Amino acid sequence: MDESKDKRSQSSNDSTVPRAVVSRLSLYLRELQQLVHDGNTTTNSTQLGTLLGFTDAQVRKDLAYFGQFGYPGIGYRCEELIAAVKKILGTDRSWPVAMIGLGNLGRALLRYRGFHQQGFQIAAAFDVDAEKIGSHVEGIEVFHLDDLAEVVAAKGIRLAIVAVPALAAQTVADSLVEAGIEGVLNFAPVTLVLPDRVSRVGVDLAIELEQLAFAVVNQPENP
Amino acid sequence: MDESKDKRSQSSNDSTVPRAVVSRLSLYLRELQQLVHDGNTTTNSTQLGTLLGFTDAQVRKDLAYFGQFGYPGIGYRCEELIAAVKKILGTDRSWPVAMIGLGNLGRALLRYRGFHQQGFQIAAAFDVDAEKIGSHVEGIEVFHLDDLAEVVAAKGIRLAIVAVPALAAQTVADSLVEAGIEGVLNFAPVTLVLPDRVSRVGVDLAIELEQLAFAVVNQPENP
DNA sequence: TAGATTGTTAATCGATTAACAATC
DNA sequence: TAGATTGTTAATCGATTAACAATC
Repeated sequence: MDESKDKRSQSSNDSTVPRAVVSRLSLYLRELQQLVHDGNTTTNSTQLGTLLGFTDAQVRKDLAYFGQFGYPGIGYRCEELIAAVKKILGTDRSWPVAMIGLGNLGRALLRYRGFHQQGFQIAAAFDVDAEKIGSHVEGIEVFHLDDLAEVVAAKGIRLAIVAVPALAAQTVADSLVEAGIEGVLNFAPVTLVLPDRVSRVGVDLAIELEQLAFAVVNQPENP
Repeated sequence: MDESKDKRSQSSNDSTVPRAVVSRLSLYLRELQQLVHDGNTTTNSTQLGTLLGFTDAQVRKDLAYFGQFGYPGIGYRCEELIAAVKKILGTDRSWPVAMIGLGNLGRALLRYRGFHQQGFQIAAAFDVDAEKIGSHVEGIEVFHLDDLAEVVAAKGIRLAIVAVPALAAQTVADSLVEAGIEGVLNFAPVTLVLPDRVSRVGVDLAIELEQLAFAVVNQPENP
C-alpha cells in the first residue's frame, strides 16, 4: 500500500498542540505578511526564526505540528504558508464579533483597523447607557445589553470582546454565556469564570506594564 | 553558625526566574487585591490556585522563588503578600510613563484608569500631528516627538507605550532608544528591534483574537 | 550534481506536580 | 495537641534544541 500520496497534508492531526506553539503561529503569520509586503515570495526557518528571536529548529517543529508546508532545499512559499496558517487559526474566513462596553477602550477598539485586516469585524456593539443605545459608532449599531442573545443569534456572532469596568465584567460574561457566545476576549482586570466549553483570552493592560517594570528593574545592569 | 535568622527574606535571589513565573506573579497580585477588596485578610495556595486555575503546588513554588512569604498552618497574609509582590515587580513605587501616538488607541489608553491603580502614570504624550502638539488630553501635555529626549530626561521617564501605526513603530522605537527609554510596551503589530538592554513587551490585539478563534475552532466539540 | 533546507528523531533542558517533613 | 498549610525535594511531564537522513 502506497500511503505516501498526498503527503502535503494540512490535516490538523491535533492530539493537543501546545498552547505556546499556537501563540507563535500568530507571530509567524504576522512576519510572513510583512515579508510578502516587503516583496519576498519565499522564506525559511532560519529567516523566520531570526526575525522573531526563535531557533530555526523551533520554527520547523512548530509548523510540523500541523502538516508539511516546506520544501527541502527551498524553504517555505510565503503566500502558501500564510494561507495554511490562516486555515489553522481559523481566520481564513471572516468572524463577526460583538463589542461589549463602549467606554474609552471599547470605542477605541471599535475603530481599530487591525482587527478587520486579520479577518474580524465588529458586527454589533452593546452597552447599558441609554444615551448610546440606537446610535452608531463607526457605522456599528449600538444595542442594549438586554438584546444580546437576539442580536448574537441574528448575526451569527460567536466571539465577544469585553471592555467593561471590572465590577461589571463577570455579570456581562454570564450574559455572554447565556447568549451562546463561544469565545471571550476579556480586557477587564478580573479572572472571568466561564464554562469549559467557552474559550477565553485575557488581556490586562496594567499587567503588561507590570511585566515591563519587572523586566526593567531586573535588567542585568539595573539595581 | 546560626544562619536561620531572618529567614523571612525578600531577597530576589535571582539566578533567572522563569518568565512564566513572573507573569503569574501579576495574576497573584490581581487576585490578592480582589481578595482584600472582598474582605479577606489571609488566603492560601489552594485558594489562589483555584481562583486562577493553577495547582496549589505551583502557587507555592512560584512565590518561593522570591522568598518565604507564607505561614505554615495559616497561609499568606494578603496585605503582606501584596506588598511583597509589588516590591518584586517594582510597582511599589510610581512609574512615570510616556505615551507615544495619540490615535484612537493612544487616547483611550491615556484615559484608562487601570494603569494608575497599579502604579503607573502617563507623564507625557507624544505625537507628530501639529494640531495636537501643545494641547492637553486628560490633563496630560502633548509634545512633539522631536522633544522626546528632552521631556523624558526632564520627567525621569523610563517606560514608554507605543501606540502608533505599524509603519511608524520601528522609527519611533529607534527614537525611544535614543532618548534612553529602558522599556517599551508595544501595541503596534510588528516585531520591534531593540538593543538587549531595552526591555520589550508586545501586545497585538488582532493576535489575541486569532488565538481566541483558534481556541473556538478547536474546541473538543467544534468542527 | 552540489548545495540548501526541510521534517523528524533523539538528547537536553526546563517547568510542573506530587509528596512530605517542618512548622505554626 | 491535632489540624492545616507551608517550603522544598524528587519524580514526572512537556518543550526546546541539536543533529541528520531525506529531498528538492
